[in-house]
Amino acid sequence: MNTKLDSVLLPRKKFIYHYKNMRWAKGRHETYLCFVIKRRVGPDTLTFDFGHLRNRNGCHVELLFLRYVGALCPGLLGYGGPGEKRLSYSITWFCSWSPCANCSTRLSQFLSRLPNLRLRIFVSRLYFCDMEDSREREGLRMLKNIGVQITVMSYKDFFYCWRTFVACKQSSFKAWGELHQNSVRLSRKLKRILQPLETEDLRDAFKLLGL
DNA sequence: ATTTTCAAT
Repeated sequence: MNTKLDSVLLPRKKFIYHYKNMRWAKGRHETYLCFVIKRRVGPDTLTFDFGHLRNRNGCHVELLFLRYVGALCPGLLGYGGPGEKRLSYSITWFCSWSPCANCSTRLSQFLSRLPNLRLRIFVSRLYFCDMEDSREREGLRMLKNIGVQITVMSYKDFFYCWRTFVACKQSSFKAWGELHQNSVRLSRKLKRILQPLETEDLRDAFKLLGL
């Protein structure tokens, strides 16, 4: 009956396949972004909208989201009128991959012009973050520096997504075997990535000294 | 031990 709501929700299999935080996520040529948008009115926040997107036509899902964000958040961008009061929003998104270097840059540029928008990013897996000097790592630090909270998804986040974005029809979320281990491992990795560079240098120095 | 990554064919 309610086909609109059905189309807003993600099929179970699709969610599991794309959000599984396994070490070797083979063949996933799509990235999903589940979002919750809240309006901030004084100290209160009101849930305003939610849904999901995936990358299309060579456009990364984060940039696709930026394309829609004005329509999703009325009054966020404003029309540049004198003394115009822009509305404040908080967006939380859950992405199957962390953003690539280019998306991080574009997001940072976008957000630095919008102090009335807060963004929290949860990620299932880290995208191209293996090399110490990868541009993706740099991009994540850039986002952190402009105030974006980036967190690796843990059980409670998958659980929340399952309840919120998945057509789960009463079926409860069943964690895959390695969920917790993988989440802890990726979380440590992200923590190391987001540490200020000085600390990283210090670590390298210790390594050189064999300590 | 090694494996993959918002395709391209």
